[in-house]
Amino acid sequence: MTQGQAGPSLLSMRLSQVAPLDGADLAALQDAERETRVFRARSEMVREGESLVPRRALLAGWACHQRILIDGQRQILSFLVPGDLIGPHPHTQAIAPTTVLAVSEVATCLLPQAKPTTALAEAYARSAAFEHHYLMAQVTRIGRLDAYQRIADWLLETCDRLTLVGLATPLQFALPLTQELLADTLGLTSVHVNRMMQMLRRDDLLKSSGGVFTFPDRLRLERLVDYKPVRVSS
Amino acid sequence: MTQGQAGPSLLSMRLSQVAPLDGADLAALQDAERETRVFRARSEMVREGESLVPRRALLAGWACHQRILIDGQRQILSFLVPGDLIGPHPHTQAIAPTTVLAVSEVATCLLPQAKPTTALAEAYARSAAFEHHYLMAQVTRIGRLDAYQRIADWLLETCDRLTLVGLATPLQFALPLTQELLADTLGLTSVHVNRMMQMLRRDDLLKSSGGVFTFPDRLRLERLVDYKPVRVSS
DNA sequence: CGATCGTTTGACAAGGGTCAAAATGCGTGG
DNA sequence: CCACGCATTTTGACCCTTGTCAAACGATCG
Repeated sequence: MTQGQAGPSLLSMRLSQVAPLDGADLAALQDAERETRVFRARSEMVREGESLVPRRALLAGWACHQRILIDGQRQILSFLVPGDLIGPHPHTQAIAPTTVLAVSEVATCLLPQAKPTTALAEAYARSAAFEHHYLMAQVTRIGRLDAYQRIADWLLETCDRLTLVGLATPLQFALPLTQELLADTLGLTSVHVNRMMQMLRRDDLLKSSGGVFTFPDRLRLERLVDYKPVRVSS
Repeated sequence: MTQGQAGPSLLSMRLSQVAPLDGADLAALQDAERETRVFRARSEMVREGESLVPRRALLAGWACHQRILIDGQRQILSFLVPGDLIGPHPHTQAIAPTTVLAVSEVATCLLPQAKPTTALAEAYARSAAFEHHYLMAQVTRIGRLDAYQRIADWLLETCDRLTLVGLATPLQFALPLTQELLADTLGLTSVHVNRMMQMLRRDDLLKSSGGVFTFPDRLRLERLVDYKPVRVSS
């Protein structure tokens, strides 16, 4: 599960979609992926307030940024899927703004240092911009969409993110998350997430079996929530 | 209203709290503030998708990042107060992720370019980290707090942000926003914001008159929402 | 084959939304 | 200084979405 397949490495693939990398960058990334560190499911990969250096990237499995409130409630801020960088904004002495939790078993590698003004640095900066975008989408989602739309919108975004790294097609993807995780992401209860997903299925906007989800009519789903894919540069 | 007073400039003050700037940086910032551009209240300072370069900073007045949904609903993602930088993540060819709206009359200035690895660049990076933090707090707020707590939490955060630039004390600040703006920020309706603010006053957690708000018992308010001030570096 | 975790169902409660109107405040012009 | 018009705040009645609680059901694993 933590083994990358041969061929262009995951990080190279992901980051060169974001900015045009040169051979040295690609080699450095490919090199970095050789030495992985694995985290067990449910382990805390980074604790809130810890140092964020050295930086790592996610190679396999799912993780999330989460925050726990005093009353025990949890808010998941975002998920990390393979190819994502762990922790935004690498400034000196940066500290983790949240706990990073491994949702499944997870493999990570160290991220090569990027010299300023190189293409790699640019790729990192754009990745941060992507993360920022996803957070803003998250605010809009839970601030202004109802439960039905929240789920639809989130599923579309997640499918697109997975597609970016070749783990999905625009119409189908595997989702190894419980409805409770979804609920804690979308500001709902798991009971209500369950009800709304049933409704999406009843409305023929979603099919699922064995953790694999399919959009029978993606266009209709997109119109339902006015879905727009993320763009961070011209 | 758009005139800065004499003494250390707003940007110098704000950014040197974030990272230790040297004389050249301070001079450059002070210099930049000389040439301001004013926007009328309710004008769009940046439109979604436009280029984000050259970068600007807010010197006076309030602005916000907002998104409008197809059905006309609005979500405000964050507010900009004097001293804030406009637009996060300055990578090359960055485009604006949202519309920036002047809430009141507003004055801006151009932001001096920072050479990589300088203290100024570090200050910009940390400012971006702050913005990221505020967005995450916003997600937690609307995802997991009820209306009463959302307002309390947001007021505390906003007071602290204003205090950072000398526009408030920890116990008192001026808020030139309508309850509708607040509602569009917190994922509520203006009617409900109104009801909850009355309740905060009834509970002696908030006083207001003429747009100036006071916390009669800040500690109790903070405990109510488990409020934690933002930190981005060690 | 129990134990455990996740999904599903149902009855009921409550927080917050909707709609409409009244009250209040405030800038403008007479 | 007053009167008007507009924006904003406030109020009330009613409804709907979502949460709560509890139990049943289903899968997976030692």
